[in-house]
Amino acid sequence: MTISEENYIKVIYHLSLVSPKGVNTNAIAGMLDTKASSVTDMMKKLSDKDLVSYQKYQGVTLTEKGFHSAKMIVRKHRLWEVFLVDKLGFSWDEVHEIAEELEHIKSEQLINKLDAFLGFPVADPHGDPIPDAKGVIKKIEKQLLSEVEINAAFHCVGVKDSSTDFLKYLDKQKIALGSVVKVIDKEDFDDTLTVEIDGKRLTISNKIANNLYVQ
Amino acid sequence: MTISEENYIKVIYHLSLVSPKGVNTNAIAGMLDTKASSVTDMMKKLSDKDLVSYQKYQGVTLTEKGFHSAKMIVRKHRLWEVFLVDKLGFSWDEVHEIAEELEHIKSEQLINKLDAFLGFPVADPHGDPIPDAKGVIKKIEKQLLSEVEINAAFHCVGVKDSSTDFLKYLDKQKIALGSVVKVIDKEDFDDTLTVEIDGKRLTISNKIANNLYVQ
DNA sequence: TTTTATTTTTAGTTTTGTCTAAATTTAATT
DNA sequence: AATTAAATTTAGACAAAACTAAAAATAAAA
Ligand SMILES: [Mn+2]
Ligand SMILES: [Mn+2]
Ligand SMILES: [Mn+2]
Ligand SMILES: [Mn+2]
Repeated sequence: MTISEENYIKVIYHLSLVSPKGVNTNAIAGMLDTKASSVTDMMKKLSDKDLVSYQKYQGVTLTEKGFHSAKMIVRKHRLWEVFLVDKLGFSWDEVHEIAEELEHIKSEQLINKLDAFLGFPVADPHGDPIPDAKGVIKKIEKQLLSEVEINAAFHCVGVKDSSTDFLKYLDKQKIALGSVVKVIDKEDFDDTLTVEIDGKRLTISNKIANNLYVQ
Repeated sequence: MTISEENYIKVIYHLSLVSPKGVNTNAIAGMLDTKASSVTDMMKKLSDKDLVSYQKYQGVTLTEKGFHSAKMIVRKHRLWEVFLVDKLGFSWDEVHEIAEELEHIKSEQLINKLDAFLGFPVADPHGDPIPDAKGVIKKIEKQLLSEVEINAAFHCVGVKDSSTDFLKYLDKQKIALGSVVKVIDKEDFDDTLTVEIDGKRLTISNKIANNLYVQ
């Protein structure tokens, strides 16, 4: 697979978690910042390689083969992110772009040795699960902070939005994976939350609570 | 720079250490396993970008800019090789191919953090020097074992040929960087050497001695 | 159920990096 | 110095991956 083909397969994988019946051409184009016509061309190529099943106008789904390839790319992406944060000292908002390149390095032996070197982590720095060498993903139990009952204690286990802006906001508020959160109060009008994070009171918007996973 | 351009620049760098007056089109084609006509095309492109100076039929040399780029690619290649051997436990004959891909990862911050993580190594697993962040190469004093006086003690510091075959041969003979070598006798007829390596007697051909650096 | 809007595909180009075959230049031999 | 050989460059073609503009199919609205 070329780097371009891998990027398409990975995007289809992510989109198909939300639309399992078939991923739209425009959705793929949007994610890859390319044009719909380019996507159509690539779908034909991936279909010829038996990585996706594709019928004109009907959207696209991954084949078994494509699904497995996708998980291997995601595995590489997330393991490299762990490496960058845990070993090289990058912060969690800096690693995505670099992992976007590293995920395309070919050697399977490399990624398995990296996995061992990192101690077989189950999640990346953003709390997303890391497929094992066979492609098995250990599901992480989690809820959005916005959907959690009041006055129970949770801890942060992941982010839904991993944009730099959101991650920097969390850094500023000293919210990290592992932080203990308790919802003290919820404003009826706009769902603004009053929370206690690691013992400190904080007011956060619904948009924030909607992008933070807790357990 | 594209990956292809980087591969050309690196090859020109290596060849120009041997032919500083100008690197031949065919030599480049041979190293990259491509055709002379492709090389000519690329030389025009690199010349337009001011990475090489090129005049038809006269061979090619790196500009200051090209020279610096080349050293940064070599730096990345060799640092990744150190990582693969020291941290992931690859053997020295397995790393070249993987480093060939890793050397093209873009981030400068990544490579400087990797350098620090590895403890600022001065040489790669094959004894080749690693340019620092500014491109400065600390020259490693070394001689070929074939050119060394009899009965003096040296230690191995590098290999000239780093092909799998040669490295595997050295592994088999338990010769590694750091091993102590003394030439006991040299056969006049074919320059075969009798050596003592880490205390053990061994007979080695001139071809071997010609590819092993000692200090 | 027409009509309109949106989505998707097709057709035709472009750029990058490669190739083959032919032409040209330089180097080596008679 | 003329001829032959080798190295290099040009010309023209191709595949991959993108694009624009136009056509076709599907979905939404009237
Ligand atoms: Mn990528
Ligand atoms: Mn991540
Ligand atoms: Mn390379
Ligand atoms: Mn090396």
